[in-house]
Amino acid sequence: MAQSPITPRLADFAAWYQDVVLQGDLAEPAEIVKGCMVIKPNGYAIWELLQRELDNRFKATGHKNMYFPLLIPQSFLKKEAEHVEGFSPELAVVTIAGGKELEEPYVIRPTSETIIGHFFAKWIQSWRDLPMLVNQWANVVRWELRTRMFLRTTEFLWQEGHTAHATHEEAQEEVLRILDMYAEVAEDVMAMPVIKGMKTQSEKFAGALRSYSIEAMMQNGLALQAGTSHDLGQNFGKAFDVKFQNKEGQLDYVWQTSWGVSTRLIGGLVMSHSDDKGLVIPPKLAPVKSVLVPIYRKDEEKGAVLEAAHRMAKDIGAEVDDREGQSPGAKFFHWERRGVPIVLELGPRDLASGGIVLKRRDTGAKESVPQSELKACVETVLQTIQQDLYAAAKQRLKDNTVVANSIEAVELILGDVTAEKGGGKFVMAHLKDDPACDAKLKTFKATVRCIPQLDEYDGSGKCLVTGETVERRVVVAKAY
RNA sequence: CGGGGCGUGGCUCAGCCUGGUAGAGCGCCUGGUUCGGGACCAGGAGGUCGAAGGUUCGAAUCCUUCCGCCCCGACCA
Repeated sequence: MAQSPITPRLADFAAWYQDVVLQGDLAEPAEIVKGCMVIKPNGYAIWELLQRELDNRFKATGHKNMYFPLLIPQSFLKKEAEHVEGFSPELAVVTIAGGKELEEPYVIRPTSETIIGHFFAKWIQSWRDLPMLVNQWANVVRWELRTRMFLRTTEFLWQEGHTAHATHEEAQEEVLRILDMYAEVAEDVMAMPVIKGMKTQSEKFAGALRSYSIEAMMQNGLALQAGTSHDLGQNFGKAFDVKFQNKEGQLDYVWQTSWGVSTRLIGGLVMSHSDDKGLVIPPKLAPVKSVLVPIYRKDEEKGAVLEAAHRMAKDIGAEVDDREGQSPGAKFFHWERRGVPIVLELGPRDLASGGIVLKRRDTGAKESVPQSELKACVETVLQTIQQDLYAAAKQRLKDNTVVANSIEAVELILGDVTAEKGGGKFVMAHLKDDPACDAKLKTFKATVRCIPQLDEYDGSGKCLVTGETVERRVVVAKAY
């Protein structure tokens, strides 16, 4: 009996995560390039499915895809004071090109607000040019000190939406529309429940007026910021001189938004559903939804089994694992680690009985179903898996959300939590949106994840740090 | 940047202390027997031991310098 190549979650959650990503064949560290990874077919296929889900929604709401240069003149970053301060430490800069020192270095984009601001200024003159709704699928580079596959890599893939509007109200609507869209994809497609809310002033995007995010809870109780949507106000409009003439004939700066989700979502997906046996992928994002493993002993059986296997697999769109020289057992483990939602087993026994064995990846439950009902069965089970994964994640979020009424209580709950040991919670506490509060939490490495849009608790109360009355409880947690 | 670990066939590692013909398991190739939860037998291919310099008759092993990667913290989607 071979030993599992996957560290159990309870032993070391961070090691488990790495093992699952590697064994699930999602990605591997590039090694030759610091902090970067190679996304492998099984991982990239998930990204493509996510892209499709998101892209369809962007287009349905009037956004158009564009592509902007990877390299940005260094001076652009400096035009917005907060922005340059926020991003400077993590910039990769190109100083030599074509064998010559550049007069002005280029930065490799960490995000594209600045270069897009430049072009918006060129393209926008009138209120008739607004709203301008742009999205870009791209790679970005942020020289992070600490990287983890998918969750934080030096280079990562994402989409960044950039829009310009005539009024602040319109921009705010856009910001929240996108936030809702992100939450819908997270919950309905990824089966990953999220909390929608606003970031505190200390946690907001560098250069934004306000930032909103969706926050998910991983199995170790740590929070993962799964998507952000920023109300940029007129900050970038002013920095890049993006002016338009309104209906009254007056000049005004545009109101901008930006928003993004990244390949980090795949990390969230892994840490939401997978188990000690490996990857578990919700059916809507599974590159392979079902695999049929044929079983036979003798050559006489082989022909009949393979014929039936291919016929049935074709009918339901399953892949047949007819690799020679691998025992069925080895194949079961193979697909289990890769998170395929349904594995079907078909052997002489089934041919005789007219049944076929269907195994669910999430629960491990095995049942024999009549071959004639296979198609309907697979459909139903896939839907059930999708729902059950969401329900389980939702329940876990609920079970691990607690209320605290003093800063000591918050520290007691979160103080010892680490990504490795787990035990994290979402702590609902009354805290003012004040840098002093963020700083206080930082002493034990916790952060305000967001100020929830929806108050599911007891309304207003006194801030645990300043004593001032605040409207509602905020989500405090340790985060990735 | 601080702490820790590691660079030896594709992968995981042993060998280094005490210098003397480069090893194991897994994987891979060939043939055969197997096949309802990680099969077995036989044969085979595959390595300038991270790099440079030094000590030595002789270096994977000792010395010096450098490079890289991973993990843990501070920074962050």
